Amino acid sequence: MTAVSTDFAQALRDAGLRVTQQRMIVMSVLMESEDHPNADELFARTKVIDGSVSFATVYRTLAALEEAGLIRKLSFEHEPARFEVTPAAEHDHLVDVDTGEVIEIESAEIEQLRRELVERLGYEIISHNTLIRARKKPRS
Amino acid sequence: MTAVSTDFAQALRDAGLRVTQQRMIVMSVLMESEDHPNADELFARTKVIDGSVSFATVYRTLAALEEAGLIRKLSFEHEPARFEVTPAAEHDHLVDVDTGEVIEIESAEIEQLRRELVERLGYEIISHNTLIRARKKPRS
DNA sequence: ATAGCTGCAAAAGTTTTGCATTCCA
DNA sequence: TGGAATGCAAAACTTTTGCAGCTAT
Repeated sequence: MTAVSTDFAQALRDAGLRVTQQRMIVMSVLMESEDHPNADELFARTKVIDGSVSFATVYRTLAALEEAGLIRKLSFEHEPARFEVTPAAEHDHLVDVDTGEVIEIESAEIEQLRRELVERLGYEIISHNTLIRARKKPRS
Repeated sequence: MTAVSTDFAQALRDAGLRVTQQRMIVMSVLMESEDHPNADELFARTKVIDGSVSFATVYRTLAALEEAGLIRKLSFEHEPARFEVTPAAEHDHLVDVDTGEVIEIESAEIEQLRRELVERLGYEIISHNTLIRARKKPRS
């Protein structure tokens, strides 16, 4: 029997962090989220499970988890930062400017080109983040 | 005799905005900037030229110019938004995580793939913004 | 003349932090 | 036990806004 693929506790320990109730809750809430919640929303969802988790802890937890590479922070414009668990494969985000909906898109081909381009400049990619603002095309 | 390629005043009028001293100063300062300054830095550089330009006006001008499509707002993480004059060709930004240096990179090939990918989803790109965090490779 | 801009200062909104207390290792 | 993490509340920061006066058109 192998362990579950996402063992929060172990991931925290591996990162040299303590396994606290608060971190487990915040992380599980984020993993269950289909959308990309911001700190405020995470706090609200967390409070339902455990009303004692403070706002400061949500922020501190997010900072710690991001530092550890377990989650990712997404900086959009005109709105507070959102978060997502670090995806297995890198992907870009398409924002529908009319509805605000966020769609995840991915292209191995683009990834490859980007990696080559960056390497030619003498760098290696640590992570990347693409935000595409788009509008639904009127069907022709 | 043709007009200079970058006629601020005309661009403002075309956008239905008034040509004010403050806007001219902010816009010229941004155009002269080799880097990607944030509002605070723009305010500082602007103050050297005209000490009467207020912080509020810098923000309001940036918002107006962005709305008009003359400049672009870049949302980085852990720091205030930066600005650049709208580039002729779209380009991505590579941030050296060790030095904070921002390098502009571009690839027509990636642009093309991205556009196709998005179109296949039924969208058309309004603008996009890519942030690549990278580290200089040790020379082998 | 007048709608649009600006300056000033105050407010709003997001994120961080000091400190005493609690808790994991 | 001892350092790390938390809760609370206050502070720090970035960005926005109300309002009276100014200015480009």
